[in-house]
Amino acid sequence: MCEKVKKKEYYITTAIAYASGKPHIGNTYEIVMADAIARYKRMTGYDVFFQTGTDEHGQKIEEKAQEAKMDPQAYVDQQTAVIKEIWDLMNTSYDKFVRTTDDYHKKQVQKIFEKLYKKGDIYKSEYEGWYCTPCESFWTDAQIVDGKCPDCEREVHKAKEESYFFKMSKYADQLMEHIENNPEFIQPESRKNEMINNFLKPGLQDLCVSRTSFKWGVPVTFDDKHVVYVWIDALSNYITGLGFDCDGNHGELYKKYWPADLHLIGKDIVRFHTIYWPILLLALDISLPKQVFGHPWMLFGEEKISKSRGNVIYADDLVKFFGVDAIRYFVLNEMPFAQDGSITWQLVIERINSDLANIYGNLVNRTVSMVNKYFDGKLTEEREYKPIDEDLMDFALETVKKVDHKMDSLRVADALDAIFELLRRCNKYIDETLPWSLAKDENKKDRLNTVLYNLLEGIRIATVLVEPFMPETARKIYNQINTKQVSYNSILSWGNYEVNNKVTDKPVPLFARIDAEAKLEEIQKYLEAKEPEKMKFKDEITIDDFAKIDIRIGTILNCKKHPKADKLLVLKVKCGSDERQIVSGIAEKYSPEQLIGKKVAFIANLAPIILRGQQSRGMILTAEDESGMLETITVNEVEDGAVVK
RNA sequence: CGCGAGGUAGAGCAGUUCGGUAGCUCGUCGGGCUCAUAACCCGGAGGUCGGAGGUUCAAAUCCCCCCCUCGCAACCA
Repeated sequence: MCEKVKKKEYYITTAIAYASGKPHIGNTYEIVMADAIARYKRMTGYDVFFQTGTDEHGQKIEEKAQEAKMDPQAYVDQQTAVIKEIWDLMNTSYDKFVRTTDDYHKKQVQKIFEKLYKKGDIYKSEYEGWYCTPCESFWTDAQIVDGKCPDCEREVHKAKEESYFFKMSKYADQLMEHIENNPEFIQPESRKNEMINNFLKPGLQDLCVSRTSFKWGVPVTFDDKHVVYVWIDALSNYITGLGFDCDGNHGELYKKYWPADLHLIGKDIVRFHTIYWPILLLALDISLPKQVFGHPWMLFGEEKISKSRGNVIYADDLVKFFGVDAIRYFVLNEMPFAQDGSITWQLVIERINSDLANIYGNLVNRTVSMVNKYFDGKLTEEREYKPIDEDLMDFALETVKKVDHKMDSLRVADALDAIFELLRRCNKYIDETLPWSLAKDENKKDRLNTVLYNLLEGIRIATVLVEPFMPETARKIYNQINTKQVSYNSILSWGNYEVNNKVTDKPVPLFARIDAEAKLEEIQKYLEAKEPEKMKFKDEITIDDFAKIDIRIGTILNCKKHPKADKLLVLKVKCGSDERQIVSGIAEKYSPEQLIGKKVAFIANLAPIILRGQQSRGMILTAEDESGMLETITVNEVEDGAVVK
């Protein structure tokens, strides 16, 4: 690093977490990665601002709060506390935690909305479609039959459900140009191609930016039926959190840190951050963030982590068993740049044992032990260098450069790998120099002193590099080897470890080796002991409510795949003298042949609908359990037409 | 023909930009060492680089076709 007059700013954000449940390890990975980058940038001399937060509005939260019989604000207060607790548990060093329910944020969102409305970029329109008054339903051009409602066959008229829309297309060319001129803007590159081919090239639809169907959101100031829908609300946290002011009286932080250097987000929301968000900024005449990185996902083994699959792993459980730094190390190391990573309890143990315990912890332990054993914990100034030492020194200094290069391109896992190569090199150096045999010869005392110094220095350099990834571990090692030389500058050259410092006389192993079998058993017991979630049922209904549903038995006469949708099957169902077509989303579980001739339960009086061009009159009843196993409800003896009650 | 990613040793991955002895980690087998946490270091075995064809003196790498897996989009009345 060259000498700097003024520190360069670096603004990094994570996506804000949706405050509707406890984040699992996959969600937690993002903030840990952001934290590692933020800490690294701080160490290398940047003036860093690191922001995270929660998205607290929307229908789902409104519903969940209702389910819990809580006021939505009280509900999100509680959820946000849970999220914050995990972020803090992971030792993440964010500077600001924004909540979309913050007064300042809400006020700015309203102003932004107003400004765009006045500018003409947001306009009120109605959901284009046909409305059937008796059915209270909207139909598209393709759905209506001969200008009539496909449901009741009565007249329909032009739709009137109002909504505010954002003119996306107006800025599409400008955005496209920006993407092309800034190849680093969307990372990794595969995501960029996806955006261009799937969304920009086919042409952007105007985006619906308000809702009337729920209340828990930022109200539109000039039209109180509407609340601002997620995009404008959530995305603008990146500027409101810094004190952006729509009228131009920006806070100091905003003036200093915007535009963001990096939005770190999951690959599932790349579209919102690389299309909607930049366009929103263009419309507001604000400069665009420099880079958006859509990171891959953490999978459980080979599957997506999800509650319904029952394979959720939470950060706090992992930390309970392995400690914060081990988990930080695991997620950062195991997640490749552009491909999904994988986590299992077994894998975590393997990584900890082979990398943290064997290579790193043991290296520190054996080195400190030797310094104690041969020099009473304190090295001297006498030196005797050999050519073999050069190699270690070069390697260490090269590693510093390599890590910097990798971090610059956000290759966090590769950076960690490089550090561990240095640690391996140190272990090898011990075998090359054989300190214990030097110790047997009084004449080789100086040589031995030099060898151990080199080892401590190698460890010190590696540990300074490790600090952004495992802050606690680094601190412990600084204590063990008793050094104050922990700045980044101190590792740009060899030999800054303080000679006369006494290392600890009781080196405690940094990472204990784990007995995999015993540990897995312990974990298994713990997970089983965790209370299973209480069964939740929907609100009580009366027998009259139930009587409205006409459930019948029907014989499947014929069944084929839906020509234009791979998850759907099109069935011909006979129910007494009635014969009808029903579309069902069970193509992933049943092949058409399996169903023909079966007698299944279905809802006979459900309003008809067109699904991808095929009419469906009714719904086949199925049962699905948590693992995703799905079966139709089938009878054998009863004739079709039979009533189910 | 929707878009995209991937298929390399038992497992997980790098190498493909710009063709030239196929590499890393874990596991496994053998050896070395005794400072250390049964840790560390060295070596061996194990791969027709998804398949067929083409270009070339030479293909994991370039071109064409095909197969398989995953993600996104559409879709679950």
